[in-house]
Amino acid sequence: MSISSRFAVGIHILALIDLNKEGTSSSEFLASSVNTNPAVIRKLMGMLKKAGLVEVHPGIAGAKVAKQLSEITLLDVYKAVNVVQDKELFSVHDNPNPECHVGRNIQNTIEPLFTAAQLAMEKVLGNVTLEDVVKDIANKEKIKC
Amino acid sequence: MSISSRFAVGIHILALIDLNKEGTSSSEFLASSVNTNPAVIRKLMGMLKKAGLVEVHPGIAGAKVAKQLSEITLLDVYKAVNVVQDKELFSVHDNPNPECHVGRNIQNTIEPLFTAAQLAMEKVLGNVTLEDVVKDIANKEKIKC
DNA sequence: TTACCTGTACCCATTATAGTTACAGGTAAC
DNA sequence: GTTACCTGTAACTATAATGGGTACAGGTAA
Repeated sequence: MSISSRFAVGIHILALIDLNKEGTSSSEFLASSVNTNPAVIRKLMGMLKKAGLVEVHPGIAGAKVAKQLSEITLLDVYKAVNVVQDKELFSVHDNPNPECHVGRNIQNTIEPLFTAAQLAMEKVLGNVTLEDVVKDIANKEKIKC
Repeated sequence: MSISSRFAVGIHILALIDLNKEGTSSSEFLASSVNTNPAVIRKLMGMLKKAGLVEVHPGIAGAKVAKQLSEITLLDVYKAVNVVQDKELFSVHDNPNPECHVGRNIQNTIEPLFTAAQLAMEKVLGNVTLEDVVKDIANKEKIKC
């Protein structure tokens, strides 16, 4: 099991749109950097747009980031691209036997534990901004190039 | 996306085997509490056995927990049932364009962030033992019954 | 020998992902 | 207004994971 790479691609796209401020970030341009199909990018852009993270307009080439990068956390992207639902990172079997001590209580016992674990993970994502990501990329470029 | 319910079922099974100390926990018995097929339980038991969490023997009905419940954390079960690989809770697209500033750095930039988030989640699981789970179930029974 | 159990090897339906093609409809430049 | 190019979406595909189901080999004990 793995969380969909849509999340990683979403981060990639937003960072790229920002670093390409002077150029035009069409879906084809973004797709060539991610190495996928433009339609895949457009679907993703629809989600990012819905979440208020990017500005795109039908018929007009190019997307822009709708906020300061320092105001967008990885958690915002994660929620935007809809890879994991609230309280549903873990799944619990749904018809345990109600005639058994364990069966009739396991769901209520486990759920808060699972939710706590998920929240801890999401909190870490909430502490990193896209600005951090872009700065890290910029640093690596200076060293390597 | 959701982490396989094998994890929840694994917790269920271990708690039940312990609470049923005086009875015989055959795969059929366990399956009837989880409400699934005995073969599903046996596959899971194989993983728990491999991880040293249960004792089962071919031909002999009944399983036993191999350690004190207070010495088994949810993280142990999680690792035993193999629902998420190390550093692979999140997936990253694998062929970004190396000719792009973002494409050639995104993987190295993102991976440590994803790993940190995963570890935060796993740490929470490591702080809860099966004893906690069983006690919680016992408490609920006293209240409800 | 019989009855029952575990351990596995298959097989199946369902679902999610990621990718692809195709096209409707918006926009701007000519 | 026509052309060229873009976004937004629908429909379809291959692939893989999950959860479940059947079947049977092989171990154990009465």
